[in-house]
Amino acid sequence: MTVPSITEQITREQAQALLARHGIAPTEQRLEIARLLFAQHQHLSAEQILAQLSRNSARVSKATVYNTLNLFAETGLVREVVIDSAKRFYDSNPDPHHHLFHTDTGELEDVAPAQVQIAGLPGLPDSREVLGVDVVIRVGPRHTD
Amino acid sequence: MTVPSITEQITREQAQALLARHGIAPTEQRLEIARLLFAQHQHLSAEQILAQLSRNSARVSKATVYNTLNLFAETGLVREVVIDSAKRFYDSNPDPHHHLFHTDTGELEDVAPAQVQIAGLPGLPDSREVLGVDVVIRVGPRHTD
DNA sequence: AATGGGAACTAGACTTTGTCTAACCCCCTG
DNA sequence: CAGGGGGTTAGACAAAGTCTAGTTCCCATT
Repeated sequence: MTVPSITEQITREQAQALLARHGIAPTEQRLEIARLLFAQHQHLSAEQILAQLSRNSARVSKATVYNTLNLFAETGLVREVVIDSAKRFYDSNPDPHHHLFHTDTGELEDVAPAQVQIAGLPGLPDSREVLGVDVVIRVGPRHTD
Repeated sequence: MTVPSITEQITREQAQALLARHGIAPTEQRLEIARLLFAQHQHLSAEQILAQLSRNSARVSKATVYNTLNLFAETGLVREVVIDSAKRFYDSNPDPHHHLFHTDTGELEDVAPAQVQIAGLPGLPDSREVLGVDVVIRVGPRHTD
């Protein structure tokens, strides 16, 4: 179920283009983190990224991983997903979509937005805007009440 | 905007009835926590509850607050709301509803479910069921791009 | 070539939220 | 009155994330 460690990589140039599109200066560490995250559409935690990078013997500190993920999230390069109040995940799927969370396994699945529709939003003052709508569908093993 | 400290209380008997309905043994501490939470529809964190209780000079330990909130959430007496991955909130509004989160102030508002509609859910194997659908609408001050 | 400044990185200390553990208390039952 | 179990407690602990002070690197200016 877990992804084999032979993840298809994106090139440095592709990573650089992604950062450039979001106005992010392309440093060594940011490129490494971007290449890892965007190797495929996935949901990774800071911890996982840190572990994977040191496994790849890339030199990156914890602080930089956190700083970089926050930077990526602020600029909209990745999406921060809050599911489990103990950990943040970063989603490299740029398309609008929702999430299906398996409470027993901790797995997180993307759900096409067409399957879930938000019919209307409450009125807001002009001074405020909707930053995002997060839909999380929690599923688990069926209860045999 | 913050609620005055003169919160209307519910009686011990009402609290006791709530616990009984969910099969929870009515101890002193659980009753106090329930009376606080159900004084009105609101979203409180463990920290806030602990602070308010000690302000009321009720004797409750941190461990008991956490244990009790987990117990309440497991039995469905309150709803755990995950918004801010740094803190859990417990929602005493028993009716199905969604949430509006103000990213700047940290305020959390209820949204009537009629305003948001879930059109369809992805197919699931018979062995699994949907435990809940959480919709969080994040709003903040309008960007002047 | 030397100087100065700014952005980014690092290690490690620190903070915060929540969990765990061991002892204790209280009530009920036999 | 002994034993047992559920509940509570204080405080130690764990995990995730933030902060700080110092360093490095690059680049522009002299």
